[in-house]
Amino acid sequence: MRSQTAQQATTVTVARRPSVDESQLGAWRAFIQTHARLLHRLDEELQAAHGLSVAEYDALLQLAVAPERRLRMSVLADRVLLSRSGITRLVDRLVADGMVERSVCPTDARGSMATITQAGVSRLRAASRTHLDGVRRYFLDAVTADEQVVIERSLGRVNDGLTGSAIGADSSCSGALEV
Amino acid sequence: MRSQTAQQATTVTVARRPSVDESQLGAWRAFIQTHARLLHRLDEELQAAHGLSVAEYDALLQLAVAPERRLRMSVLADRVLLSRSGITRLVDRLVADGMVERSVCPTDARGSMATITQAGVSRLRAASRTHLDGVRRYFLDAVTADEQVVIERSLGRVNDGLTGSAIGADSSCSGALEV
DNA sequence: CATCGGTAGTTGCATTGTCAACCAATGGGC
DNA sequence: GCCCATTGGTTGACAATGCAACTACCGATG
Repeated sequence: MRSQTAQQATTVTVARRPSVDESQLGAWRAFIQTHARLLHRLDEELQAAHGLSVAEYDALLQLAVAPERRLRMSVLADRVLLSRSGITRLVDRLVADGMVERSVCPTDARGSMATITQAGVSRLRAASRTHLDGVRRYFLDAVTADEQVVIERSLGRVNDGLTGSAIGADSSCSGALEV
Repeated sequence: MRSQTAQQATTVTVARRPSVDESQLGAWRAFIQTHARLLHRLDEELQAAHGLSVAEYDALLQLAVAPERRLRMSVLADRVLLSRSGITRLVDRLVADGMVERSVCPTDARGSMATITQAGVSRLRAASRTHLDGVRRYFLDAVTADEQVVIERSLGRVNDGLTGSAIGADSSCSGALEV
């Protein structure tokens, strides 16, 4: 009864329009799993070395590279892929830590802006070494230039397929670092 | 003063061992961003259609394809990339919903096992259509076979670099579906 | 220039996940 | 056979996030 049941488990095929063939899923699995493990690792290292989560790092980065080092809350939310409430709270934390300041938007009194402070910039600058170093060691060093091109193009296409159209080019997701 | 400050923002380079060149980050950004958006979308669709999160789906899947349709808690935790406490709670929810049953491990009284129920299998089977369909539409359809090969190989290499060694091959991360 | 539909951001609540402390059971050394 | 360091799992306290409801404000329209 034991292995019979087990047998059954792998036998009773899903049948109804397989839609996806098992053999096609290799890339998908690699994508999911690698992302999970890698991000976890990077977060760990960044947290240990600088007490920042990757989300916080990313927010600081987006502010740092923005004109005047400040951004409307909603824009920031879009860039770091967080909900409006999520960004409110994340910025709260950064403000509490002295890395960001809030101010009212001059052209629209409803809106507020987050501005990265000098302390924030320093912290970011320090953290960026750790983070980019991790990206390089784990990701860039393991992927050839040719492969990187393929990844960028193909995943970019996936991304575009999700967002109706071209936001893809913009956001720098924990990326660029000239602060 | 405006654009001057802005100018500064993009000028004061990180300098200290750039480590990573800006132009190299395209693949990295595509990777991060596409993952975030895509997973969000898939989770949304799965939740709407079947009231399951991707994590729950994955756990059910892992159980369904396991011998005897059951797994030790710790093994399950590894497969779905969750902490021990995380898996305890996830299984709690599935048990509450009648999709999983707990039993004591016969060979080690400390351990417990999670077994997927028939109801769980049905639910999973239904959900798998939605999920795999999403994977196909958003991911597989947008990535050519050649590109998939490259992705699997290169990201697999990244993954291996993270886990000391070769677990990579195993776990099926929201993937295979023969239930 | 008063009104009103739509937008920006914050807050309450629920969900989900982690870490650390804990209990129970194992199994190797004596 | 009896310890005790180790392991498997659960639980409590807490952090991070999303959604929905709310407030304040904008700006077009009459």
